[in-house]
Amino acid sequence: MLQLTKRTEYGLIALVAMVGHRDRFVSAREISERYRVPRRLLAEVLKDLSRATLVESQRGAAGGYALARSADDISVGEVVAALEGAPTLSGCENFGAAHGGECELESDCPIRSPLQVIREGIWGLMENTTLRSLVRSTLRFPPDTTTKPTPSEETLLS
Amino acid sequence: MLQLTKRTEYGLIALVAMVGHRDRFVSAREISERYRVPRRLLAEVLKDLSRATLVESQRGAAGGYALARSADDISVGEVVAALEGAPTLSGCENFGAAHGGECELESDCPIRSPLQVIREGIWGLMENTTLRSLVRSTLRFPPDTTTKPTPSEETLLS
DNA sequence: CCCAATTAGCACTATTTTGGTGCCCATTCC
DNA sequence: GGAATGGGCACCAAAATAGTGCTAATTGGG
Repeated sequence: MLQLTKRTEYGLIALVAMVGHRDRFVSAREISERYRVPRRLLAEVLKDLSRATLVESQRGAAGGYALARSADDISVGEVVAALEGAPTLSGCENFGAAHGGECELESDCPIRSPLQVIREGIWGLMENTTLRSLVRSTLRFPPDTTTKPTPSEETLLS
Repeated sequence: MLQLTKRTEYGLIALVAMVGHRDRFVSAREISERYRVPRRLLAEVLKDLSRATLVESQRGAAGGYALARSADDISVGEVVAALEGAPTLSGCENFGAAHGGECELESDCPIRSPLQVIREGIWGLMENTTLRSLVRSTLRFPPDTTTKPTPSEETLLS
């Protein structure tokens, strides 16, 4: 019901946690224990994020995940797209798809498109929200008083 | 997956249809036939809209539904809230609720709240989108060149 | 060189949400 | 009285979501 999934929630939690550890690889276990998230499910999510090249993975004993780019260059939209699939954004998606093919009832389209308008609005909002801005608002800092990373970011993962 | 439900889609279709018929009651049958929407389901939706006092209903032979207020005073947010329930917007909703009660892991809250931030953004967007603005964008009119209702609104429901 | 920790891949189950329907009653107009 | 309409309740089916099991492949450290 117009809600982000648990997968996305877990993904964002993990990503935010990584923001404070740009230097090293953070394991799924760490995150799952720290934030009480189902380990296996989190692992699935991280794999998806890895496939989407939002994070880099390192196997083996001291392995884990790390952000593939700066937190400023990762949008919430990308995360959502990677974890729940990009919302259908083409014209007449629902109707056209359901009736196999082109939009036969041209006069109906103008009524269906309101959904489109709203969806695009939501999508635009998420594309313009960066991972870093999430961290900032999370820590309840005033909007960008300084340009260097917030100090407390380093302590997010215990 | 962060998508409006069919219920909401149908509800918006119905409401938009009513915008062009402020004078009379539009029956569920009319709308369902005109826009190829499952009649019974549409009826459920309209009942919900009625309970939420977004539309007024009239029983009997010439009965139907009509907007309870001006299209300018009905927000998409209200419609969504009426049809899929208002998105949980309180602090720590997921976590707190799942573990029965107050947010015991205070240090986790800052991580969960990013979801909050996004959700509030989406919600704000929908609250600021009126039914009329939907009709306008739908009909592809330039933003408010004239203040009187668009002429074509009258022809929306055949 | 082996062991423990970790990611990768695949398949599968359970629960919840969503979409949709059936049936009967109450109201209203003709 | 009959036809058309909304109101209420229960119910079913399909899809999405949440979560788990198991088995490889990789890697660092003793």
